Amino acid sequence: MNIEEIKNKLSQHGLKATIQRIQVYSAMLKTKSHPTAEDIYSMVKAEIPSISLSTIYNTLDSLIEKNLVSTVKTDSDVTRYDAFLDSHHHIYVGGGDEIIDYYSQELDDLLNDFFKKNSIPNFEIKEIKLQLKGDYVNNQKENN
Amino acid sequence: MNIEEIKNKLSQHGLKATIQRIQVYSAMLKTKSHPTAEDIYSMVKAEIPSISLSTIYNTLDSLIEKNLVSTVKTDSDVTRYDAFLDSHHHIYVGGGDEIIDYYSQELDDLLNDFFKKNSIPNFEIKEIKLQLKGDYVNNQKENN
DNA sequence: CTTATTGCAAACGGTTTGCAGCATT
DNA sequence: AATGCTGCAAACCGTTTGCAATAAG
Repeated sequence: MNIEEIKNKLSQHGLKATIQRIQVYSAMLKTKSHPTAEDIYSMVKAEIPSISLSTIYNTLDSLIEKNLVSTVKTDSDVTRYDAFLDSHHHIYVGGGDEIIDYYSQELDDLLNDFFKKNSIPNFEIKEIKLQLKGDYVNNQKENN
Repeated sequence: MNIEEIKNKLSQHGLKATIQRIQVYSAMLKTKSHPTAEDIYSMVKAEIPSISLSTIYNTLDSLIEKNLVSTVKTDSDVTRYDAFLDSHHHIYVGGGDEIIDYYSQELDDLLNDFFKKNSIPNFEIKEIKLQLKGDYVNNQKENN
């Protein structure tokens, strides 16, 4: 998504297209992983050196309110953010903070099916999300 | 679980059976919901008025380390604790902090089956947990 | 008697807030 | 020109820590 498209997206959602918001959202879209506010801060600082951390938080809050971004809670106490809002699940690697997205239409179908057959009384399900916890095996990705 | 059993359980896990730990663990077992540290604090304070919040935190940390308790992350910034460690899923009600346990052997089988057939390369799954988000319908539970 | 645990008060760290100045529409 | 946004610094609040006094094994 280029700058012009980001501008439009922000306007469409009733947000003024300030440089700060454009850069924050742009940074969110650039990172495949799940950045913290600080991560975004350092990324955006390269473009707007004078930006402050609280603007990052304010901006992320606005984006969340407009459903352009969501939060992911980790086991540590930092909030991580996610700009990819299509249905996906999360793989939590090790005890740490690494989170990987997991997409599977087959799994989604399976789950939707299950809860269609086993609906919960007086409860309307809005989102079904899986958390997988585990570890790499075979020395894969162990030397970061 | 009575006091004597709790004492034994603590000892078995290499923890000195102090009154504080006994009361904290007892309080954890009493609450079906997912209490915060503050919740446990007020519960235990009824038994041990002099107990301090930091002891609650320290004690919960010990219990977590010995796998007698686990944490549940919510969308707000408070940590909630859970002393029921058998495989269950969580239903997040509304935007708030209410969390309900969901047990289903059939669902667990379905998921284990799925990931047996669709294993993730170089990754060993240790826990599969579902998060359902949604809301009550039919005026059920709306006046708390 | 030894070692671990408690409780206090102070520190910590991520996040939020109030507000004056400024940029966007 | 009017409104909403930014950036600063200070506040906030859940959680952690250092340490002297105390209790458990």
